[in-house]
Amino acid sequence: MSQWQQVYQLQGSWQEQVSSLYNDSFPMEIRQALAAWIEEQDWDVALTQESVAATLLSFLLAQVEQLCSQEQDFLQRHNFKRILQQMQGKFQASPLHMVNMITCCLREERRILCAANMSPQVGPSSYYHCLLISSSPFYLQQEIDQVVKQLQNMQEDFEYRYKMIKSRGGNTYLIKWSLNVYCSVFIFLNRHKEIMSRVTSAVMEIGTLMTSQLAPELAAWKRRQQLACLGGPQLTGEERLQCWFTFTLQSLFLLKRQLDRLEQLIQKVTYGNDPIPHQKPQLDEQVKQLICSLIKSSFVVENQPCMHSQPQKPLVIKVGVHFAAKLFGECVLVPGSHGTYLCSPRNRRFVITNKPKVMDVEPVNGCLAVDFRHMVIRVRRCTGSIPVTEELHTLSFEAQLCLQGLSINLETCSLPLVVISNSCQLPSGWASVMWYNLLTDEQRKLGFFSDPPCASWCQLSEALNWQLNTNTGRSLSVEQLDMLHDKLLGPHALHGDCQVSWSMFHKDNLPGKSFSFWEWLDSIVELIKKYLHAIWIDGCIMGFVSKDRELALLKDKEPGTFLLRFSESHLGGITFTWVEPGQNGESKLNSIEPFTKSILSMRPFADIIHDYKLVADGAIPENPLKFLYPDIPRDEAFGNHYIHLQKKGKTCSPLHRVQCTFMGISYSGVWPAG
Amino acid sequence: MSQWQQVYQLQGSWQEQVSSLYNDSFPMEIRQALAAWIEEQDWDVALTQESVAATLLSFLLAQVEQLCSQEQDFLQRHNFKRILQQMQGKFQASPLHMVNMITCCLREERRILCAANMSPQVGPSSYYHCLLISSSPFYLQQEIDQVVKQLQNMQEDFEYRYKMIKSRGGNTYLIKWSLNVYCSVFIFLNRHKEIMSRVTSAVMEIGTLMTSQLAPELAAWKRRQQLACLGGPQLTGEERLQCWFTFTLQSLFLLKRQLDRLEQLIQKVTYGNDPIPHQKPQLDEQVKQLICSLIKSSFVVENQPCMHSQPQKPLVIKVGVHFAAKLFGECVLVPGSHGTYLCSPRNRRFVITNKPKVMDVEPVNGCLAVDFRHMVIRVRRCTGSIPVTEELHTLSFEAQLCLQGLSINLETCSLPLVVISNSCQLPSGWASVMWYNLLTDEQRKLGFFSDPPCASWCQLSEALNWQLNTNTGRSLSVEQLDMLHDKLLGPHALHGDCQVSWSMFHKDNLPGKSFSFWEWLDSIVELIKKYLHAIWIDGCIMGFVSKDRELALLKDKEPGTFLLRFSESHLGGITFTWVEPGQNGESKLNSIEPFTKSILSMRPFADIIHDYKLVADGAIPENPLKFLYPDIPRDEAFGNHYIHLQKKGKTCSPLHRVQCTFMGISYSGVWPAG
DNA sequence: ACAGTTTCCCGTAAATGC
DNA sequence: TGCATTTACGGGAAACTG
Repeated sequence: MSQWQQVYQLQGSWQEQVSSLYNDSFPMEIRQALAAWIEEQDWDVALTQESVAATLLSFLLAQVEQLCSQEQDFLQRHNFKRILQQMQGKFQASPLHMVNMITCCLREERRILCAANMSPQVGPSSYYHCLLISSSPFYLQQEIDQVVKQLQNMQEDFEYRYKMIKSRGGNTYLIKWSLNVYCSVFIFLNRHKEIMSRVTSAVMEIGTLMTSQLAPELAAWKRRQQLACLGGPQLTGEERLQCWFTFTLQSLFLLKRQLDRLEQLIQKVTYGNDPIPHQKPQLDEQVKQLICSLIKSSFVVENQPCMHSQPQKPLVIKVGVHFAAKLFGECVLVPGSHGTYLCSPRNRRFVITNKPKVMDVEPVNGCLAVDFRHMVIRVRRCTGSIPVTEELHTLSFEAQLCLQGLSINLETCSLPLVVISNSCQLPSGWASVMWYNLLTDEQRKLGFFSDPPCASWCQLSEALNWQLNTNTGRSLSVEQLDMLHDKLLGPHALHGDCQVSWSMFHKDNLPGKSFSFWEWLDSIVELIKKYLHAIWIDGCIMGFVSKDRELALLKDKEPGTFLLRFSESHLGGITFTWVEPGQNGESKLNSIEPFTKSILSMRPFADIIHDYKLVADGAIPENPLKFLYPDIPRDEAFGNHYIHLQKKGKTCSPLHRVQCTFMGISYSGVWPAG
Repeated sequence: MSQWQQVYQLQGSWQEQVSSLYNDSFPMEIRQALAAWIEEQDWDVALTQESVAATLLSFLLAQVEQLCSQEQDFLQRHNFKRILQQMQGKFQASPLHMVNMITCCLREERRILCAANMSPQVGPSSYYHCLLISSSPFYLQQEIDQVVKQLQNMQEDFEYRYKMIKSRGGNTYLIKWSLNVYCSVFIFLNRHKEIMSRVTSAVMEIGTLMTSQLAPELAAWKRRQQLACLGGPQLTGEERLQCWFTFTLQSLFLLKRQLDRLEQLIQKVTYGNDPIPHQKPQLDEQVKQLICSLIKSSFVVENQPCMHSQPQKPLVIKVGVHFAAKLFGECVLVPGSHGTYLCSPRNRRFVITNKPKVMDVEPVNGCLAVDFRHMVIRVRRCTGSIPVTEELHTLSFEAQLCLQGLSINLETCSLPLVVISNSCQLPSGWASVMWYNLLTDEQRKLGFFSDPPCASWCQLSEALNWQLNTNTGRSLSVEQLDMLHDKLLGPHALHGDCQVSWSMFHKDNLPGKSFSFWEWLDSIVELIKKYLHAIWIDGCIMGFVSKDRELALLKDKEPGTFLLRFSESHLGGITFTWVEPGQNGESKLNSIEPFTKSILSMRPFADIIHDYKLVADGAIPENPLKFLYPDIPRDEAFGNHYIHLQKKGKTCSPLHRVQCTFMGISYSGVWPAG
């Protein structure tokens, strides 16, 4: 099933997410009509080679043209024609722009598909299961059982014959019989060699499996965890990991027990070059090592440290504020081996107010786990030369486990975290955490910010969209992402896959501003979250539009058409721009001083829009906002969000109580004297 | 000099304070013209006997009438006539009302005079000084010096004669001579009796002085401290107290030394009934007791525990917030006796994070003192059955002093304090502290609120005025206090000196409201402090006016006349009421929904008044607020307080940036549809 | 003097206890 | 269950500190 077919079958909010990807610039009609062709092309190559991009563009346009000519339905044909003209106008000069847009759309589709299809996975991965079963200890078990049984039979046999010889005295029959016995003993003892080689290879195979299958799977899970921390795809695969770990551990313990039985075996019968006593100590040691390393690596930080009040921003911890973290052992330990194990969080540079905690068995999956709630960092001053929000720390957790006579020291670390002292540092801290986890899969590189790598715009824009998605519940359209692209990289940057440096992202201020790109974006995310949620979700806020584009969009629109745009000059501000009829028939654009939280916290923005009045000298005030771009009547767009105030003042005795509303008012003429 | 003459000579802000006392109800002209008569009457008696009040009123009116007839100047005569009419109209029915008003004015004048005249007192009080000097140890010293010298002479004399006798052998001359010596010895020894009686009486006298003079002086100072805590007259008299204590201590130490010299005396010569060895131990003990008790009582809490952030509200301590207290020894200790003395704050029910602190000598006055800054209470839970804000605690301070061989355990206590856990409890806590310190001079009556006494309205209104004064910088006029009186006691209460119970003040809610009287008043004080300070100081806010009175005041005023009134229905609200021209020439009163801090924090109230607009359907909005009562043009009253916004929008490229003001708007007709 | 950083603490909201 | 009280912590401002 092609990607588009899958996308097409999505339901509800997934469908909405997809539809928000497509608009005039890259209409869904094209995606639909040319689905197969689009999915076949190698857009990534085109991103880096403009000539390829140009070729693809001309192919695309040619196909659209063909669609035009073949289309029977008049309306459809008309649409295709318009689309063709628009695309020619827009992309002819910059094919890369188109490539970039298509790439983004495809990627977003995949992301949405992925999120939508994420059904809870149950049961062990049959693949790994098969690997383990086929290779080693499960078959070995039968084999060893057989050997032991044979040995028991022979021993009984031998004892019987020995008695017989003793009672009857020697004869040729007896000699032949004895020879027979020796013979089968020889054959049997020969099997020692065979079994040892089987055990040896089983140990080796499990070792290999751990290195080649388990370790990468764990690493991949950890990487997915990093991205999930950033609001990326929800973390999956714990169950699989847990099964693999558990099976592996069970296999290793099986081997260990089989080695012990072989030990019993050679207590009874052995011979000069018997490989069992010779090779067994080494195998014992190997198995022990494998068990230790397996259990050690199975202990992971399941929930990274995170303040209760900032579930979307893990790994930024404010001094004196409660945070939680959860440790988890990814394998079910052998029953009966549970003692009381204490786990303690540690960090050399901070005092953490939390006592060691007992690890408990999770009833659901039988794994050991510790849930540290209510940890608090109390600062111990130690100023480094780097900014606090780039100073990375790890919280390590230590425990000691005793298992089947093995004493294992567990130690595991959280991902690097940032410690802040005031909530105003939270955006900076979170910027660091994002940058780190987006750009490295190392789990503990505390010097990361001594030379932070660049992000590609593709990576970064994806991460920014995650931020928008998790925090506001709606992701950005291609146009909106484009605006961010231009803001970060300048309007003239190639629309290929540019590199964004840490400085550009958060360390340097935007040109002419006193805040960085991320500070600006974060302030908007917070504004949406707190004051604009409903109308943002509804798509009433275009928001991320450059002034130039705004001008282009509104230029030829009816007077009274308006759109909402986030302020680029103030942190956390939103403004509206409307078309105002000007002199001699020419209309002009007005925009208003941005509204910030101090005003939005008093009245819902929809009401402010509804009540806004423009006053011309001596005229009756009028609301200039009539149609939300492109042409939705204001009250149709915002009607659902008005909070209607009590309409009547109450009259009490001779005193009439009058309602008072605070409305945004502008004077179109000179500011009035009184 | 009569009180009015003194008042008349006050300068600057003192004068303003006085002038705020007088207005139409009790015009200053009357106070001036009848100053002597007013000050001669016993208004306190009149307060309790309505008949006396009525007599005084008729006297007063008669005198005003006389003034009228005698006055030559036309304008003055006119004024007196108007005043007479007004007073007749107002007081004829309730003479007590007038008495109450005059009492208040006189009291307030005295308070202001007192505050204004408070020049720093220097040097010891000569009165106490004289008492001490005349009575005892200073004269005694000379006397004892004399005795010792006499003794030395005699001893020399005796030794000389003894030698002579030895060398020459006995004769009559010698016998006569010896007799002579015995004689003078007898005379001298007789002086032992005399000196001991002098010393005894000196000790007694100092003891009496301490009881009759020092102790009451200290108690009075402590009482003044209590009232100063409430914002009452600034605390004075430390210097005097300090001198008295120091002189007394020095006298006691002098006595002690003199007793020691007498000890030396009797080492050399004594006789059978010598009173010195007989009475001295007892005197020693008495002096020691007096010294101890003096030093103990000299240690006082100079600055009562107070949070740094609430300097106007001592004795309310929030858990986890820093507070300070200062201890002070009111006497200069004998030089050379200073060791290192540690002082520790203690409370059984709370943990106070503060280590013992060394007491230092204040360089200014030479007294021992400890300044505890940065104490913090960390709660130790112990819920009592009474409300937390009525639970009184004391902070005690302990130290051990070693002085001239005496070891003295010092312990002193703060006034009762209230411990709160959230700043929303501060008004309640402060209400308790006010009530306590206003109504008892006991320093440590932790069960006070098990049966809290009533306050007289006189006391209470004075304390309320202190609150207004210290917190807002302006005290209340008689009318404003009257409104509070009516609010607290009901409009029909006698205007004599009513009793106000704790319940009425803060424990019970106001009728039909969800808050108590004090909560309401405190919310207004805070509102003034934060948002209305300037216009309050300027007297633009009438504020405390009942709706009835408001109606009466505005009834016959021009349309557009308005006044500002604090909301009685909301906590911390202010509203305006204006005269609106109604149908058929009859004007009606409109008032607006109260403004609270959420709006006042956005724009200064003066600007809100300036911008307020009333919109009638299809008409140009107009500001109905034209004259501040009685007839001050709006911009004249508030002009100084407008914050003029930037007047011009800046034009950038084709986008015109428009300023937006949030104005209070009311619709006089039906609420508009869109 | 100054900026980055921390401390302080009000005031709201939620949790807790009785 | 409901009220009294405490806890939590964001956010503004002041204090600190190299």
